[in-house]
Amino acid sequence: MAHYMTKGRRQILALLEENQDKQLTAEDIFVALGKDAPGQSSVYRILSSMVEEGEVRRERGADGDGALYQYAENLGCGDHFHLKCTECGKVVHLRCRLSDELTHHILSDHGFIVDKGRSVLYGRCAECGGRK
Amino acid sequence: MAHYMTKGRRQILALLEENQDKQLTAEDIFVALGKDAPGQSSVYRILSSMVEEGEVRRERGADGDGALYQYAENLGCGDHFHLKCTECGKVVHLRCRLSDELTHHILSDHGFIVDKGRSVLYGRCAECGGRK
DNA sequence: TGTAAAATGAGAAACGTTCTCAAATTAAAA
DNA sequence: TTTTAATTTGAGAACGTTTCTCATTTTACA
Repeated sequence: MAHYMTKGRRQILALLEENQDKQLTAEDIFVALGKDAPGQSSVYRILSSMVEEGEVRRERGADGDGALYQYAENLGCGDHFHLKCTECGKVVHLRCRLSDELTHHILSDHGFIVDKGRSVLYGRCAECGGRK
Repeated sequence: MAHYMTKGRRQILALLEENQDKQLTAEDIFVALGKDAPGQSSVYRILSSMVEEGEVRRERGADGDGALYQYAENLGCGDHFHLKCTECGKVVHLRCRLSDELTHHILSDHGFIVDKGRSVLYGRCAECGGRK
């Protein structure tokens, strides 16, 4: 029922763990693993299954670019928003009381339960002109 | 310097205005306009330029599906969040004090200026199981 | 009008991703 | 360990969306 722990899974998981602070595309991963990499179709398959299981977070690129993957397991990314700078791509994990208040308000007043882990707030970070 | 007001632009803008509450794909638009429609490449070109100018909002579909376009000009979509139900696709325009407070807090405490118009909060609406 | 700038259409091409299916790998039973 | 059945893999084909190319047409304005 559970999945097999294959060589490809181990390689991809290790790479993502080493790069917890970065967002990698499927191609980044394919290239980074070099000639030992699983085939492209396997990379996509493995990533998709990791996303389903919550080990990895997937974010669809702002433009038509490829999806971005990021290790998520121990980060508990499901319970907080992510801020993403549209200029430099930096991602900030937003854990704060006000965001909880907002989602509670949205639930009680709009009957809408927000999935914080899937919701990304786009904008500009301090370095890229956020603070004026 | 500005762009020309062509037949294609008028058709697409009219269609989007008539469907302010809906999100249409490029293909929806192409099909809806029937045999009078601009060519596919023109549809994409026109939509992209409308997005750049802020007349129209583009949202990348959750899965590998096509991008979604929605008229935005008079809705002032730049100054509020959007809630989107991952179940039924419904979009709610969230104009409330708490969301403003959150973005102010994010700016003052995290130096990050949020672009509400581009940020979508995903979850489930009341009808689809949001309110339990 | 005439003219220059901009937009169009048709098809080709690019892109990221999913599919197909025989062969290989895995986990667990015998 | 060997056997067995379920799962995963890889290579390449196929897919759907989007961008590109460029000769032709349309637009705006003097």
